[in-house]
Amino acid sequence: MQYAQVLINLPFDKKYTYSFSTDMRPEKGDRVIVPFGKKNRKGIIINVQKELPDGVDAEKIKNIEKLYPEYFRLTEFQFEIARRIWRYYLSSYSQALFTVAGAFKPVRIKKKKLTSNPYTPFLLNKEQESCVREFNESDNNIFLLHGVTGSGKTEVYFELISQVLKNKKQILFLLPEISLTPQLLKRFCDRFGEDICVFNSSLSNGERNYAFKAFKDGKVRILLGTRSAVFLPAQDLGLIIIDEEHENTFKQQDTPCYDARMIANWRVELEEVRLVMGSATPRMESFYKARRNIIKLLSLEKRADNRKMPEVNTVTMGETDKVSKNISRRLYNSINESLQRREQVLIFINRRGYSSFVMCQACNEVIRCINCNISLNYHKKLDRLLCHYCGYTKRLPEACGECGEPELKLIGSGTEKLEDELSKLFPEKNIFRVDKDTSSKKDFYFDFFEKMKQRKIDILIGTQMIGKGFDFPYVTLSSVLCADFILDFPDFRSAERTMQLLIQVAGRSGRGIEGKVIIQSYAPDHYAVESAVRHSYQYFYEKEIESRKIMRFPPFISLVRLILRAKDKRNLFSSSREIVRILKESLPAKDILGPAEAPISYIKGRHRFNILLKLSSNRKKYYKVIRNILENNYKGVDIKIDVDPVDMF
DNA sequence: TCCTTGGTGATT
DNA sequence: ATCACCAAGGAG
Ligand SMILES: [Zn+2]
Ligand SMILES: [Zn+2]
Repeated sequence: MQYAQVLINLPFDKKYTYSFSTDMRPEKGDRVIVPFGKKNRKGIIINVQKELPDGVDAEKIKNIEKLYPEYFRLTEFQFEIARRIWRYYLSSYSQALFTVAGAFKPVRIKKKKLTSNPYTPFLLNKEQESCVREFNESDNNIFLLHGVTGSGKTEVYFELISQVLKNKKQILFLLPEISLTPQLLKRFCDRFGEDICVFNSSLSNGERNYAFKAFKDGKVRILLGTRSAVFLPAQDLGLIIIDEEHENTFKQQDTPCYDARMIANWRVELEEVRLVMGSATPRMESFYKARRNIIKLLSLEKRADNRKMPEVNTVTMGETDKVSKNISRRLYNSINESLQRREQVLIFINRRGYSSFVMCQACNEVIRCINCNISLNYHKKLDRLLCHYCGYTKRLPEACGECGEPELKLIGSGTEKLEDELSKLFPEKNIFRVDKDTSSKKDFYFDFFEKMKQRKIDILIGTQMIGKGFDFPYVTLSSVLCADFILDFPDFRSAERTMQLLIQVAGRSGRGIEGKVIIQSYAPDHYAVESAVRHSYQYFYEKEIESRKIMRFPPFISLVRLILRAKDKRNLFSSSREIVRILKESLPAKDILGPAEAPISYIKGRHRFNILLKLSSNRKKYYKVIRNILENNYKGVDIKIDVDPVDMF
């Protein structure tokens, strides 16, 4: 008789023992479906043995229900990555292992068809060439490619990729969002033919399985994927590229809160791989490492093809003349100029929906979500109020719930409101909106790119997603309507995030034809705004790094955030105090921040508290205390651990 | 008395 | 995580 010890995807690490039918040959690393409690669950075999393990009742043992095909068997490499996640990100080992293994269903593989129109590659310019040369000559295996927007980072990537292909090795290319895939995939196919595969959550189960197997077997040499693709095993990996490395989407928000950029670093240690991270606005952490030669800096300081950087102007809101609620006279005139030349305009606004809150005219009461401590947003298209944190929705009430006043004001503008404003100002122009509400439709991005390319869109408005690395040559004006909104966030990275947004949005303008940028701001003198005006990332970096040093924030220390959640606020408060008391017993008080109410103190019916730990040295000491706390049981309180958090919400 | 709610324990 | 079980407490 043989027994398989199986881990189930649970927040604790207990091995369960199963038997199996004689025609099955399961081995360590095999993925299985097993009966567990009332229903079947996914499992991973961590051991197969002849003896029944101690303390297991032979009567209770059930048979493995289903064995995944052999190509899904986890490799030693995958086990090692899981071990590192478990240790570094403080999750359970089984959560780490399941994260590395990925979500697959044992269905028939299905190949996705691709088409390509091959062309002769362009010659690199001097700067691009010297990046490639420095890459080849460096002893370092990790690189930061810092290139201004429009400097042709992709051309450098392509040259590095073609070198790796000549050596018959594989390439893993990560990008922050699915929405960037279609545009880039086309460029990849045209350059490298059909030796390429996509891996992200838009694939069907069969297509995912094909991509997994093909890359693992070395049948496909280039893989283009999002965050979770960083775990894909390869036959012979030569290069990992992380494009737009500053994007927070590389960090997973639920347990284990891993960072794909960290996993890629680990792969450099484990495999014979080099890593290139590219951005016009790198994370402070990355640039700091580059400055200290821990990683090698490659720079592109000019736009490709002698194209000029767009001229950036600021408009001081509150002092300036406006043509409508969100549009200054200056911006209006510039939009007109671009449109008269039949060019395109791109406008960024931070919120979706119509208005961000509804306030009573008489008593100033704001309508809030019943599950969250946050105002409800009004969506005109739905004609309903909507919570952006939990999805709660209700009709706009006839009158104020507090005082009965029938007049309610809509305050704070979103994409829908801006769409309204612009269609009144430019009634005969085509205005197109991109946000979470419009982009959920299938093939949305495909249609959107086609329309942009064929200039069927005159004014493009959108949230975060329009600032992310798109290349639209006819955009000659880009604008941020309110540059300051992030600056008010209670987060030490708010200035960095503002700088990144402004430089990225500015970077969408003037990529084909000379263009300009207008930033509307209440604080145009802030160094984050100033850095965008000067097109100088370094200007920002020098100022920000000083403040990080003085304030003891990354990159000078590491952070671990404990997020405590509970239904009962009193209980949460006393548990938080108790946890901080335990922390203070073995850690210096200056390294413990909190407990503090989270910026959004109540989400989905749970109150939230944050405790922030600053780890300067001796990581082990801190981890030991945290592990101890996780082993205690604070009833009714859920503790989530976020190592190297990218936000504080 | 019936029914909802919260805490506890087990899952192989 | 998920589910069953049991005890407690409130409405009828
Ligand atoms: Zn009122
Ligand atoms: Zn809500």
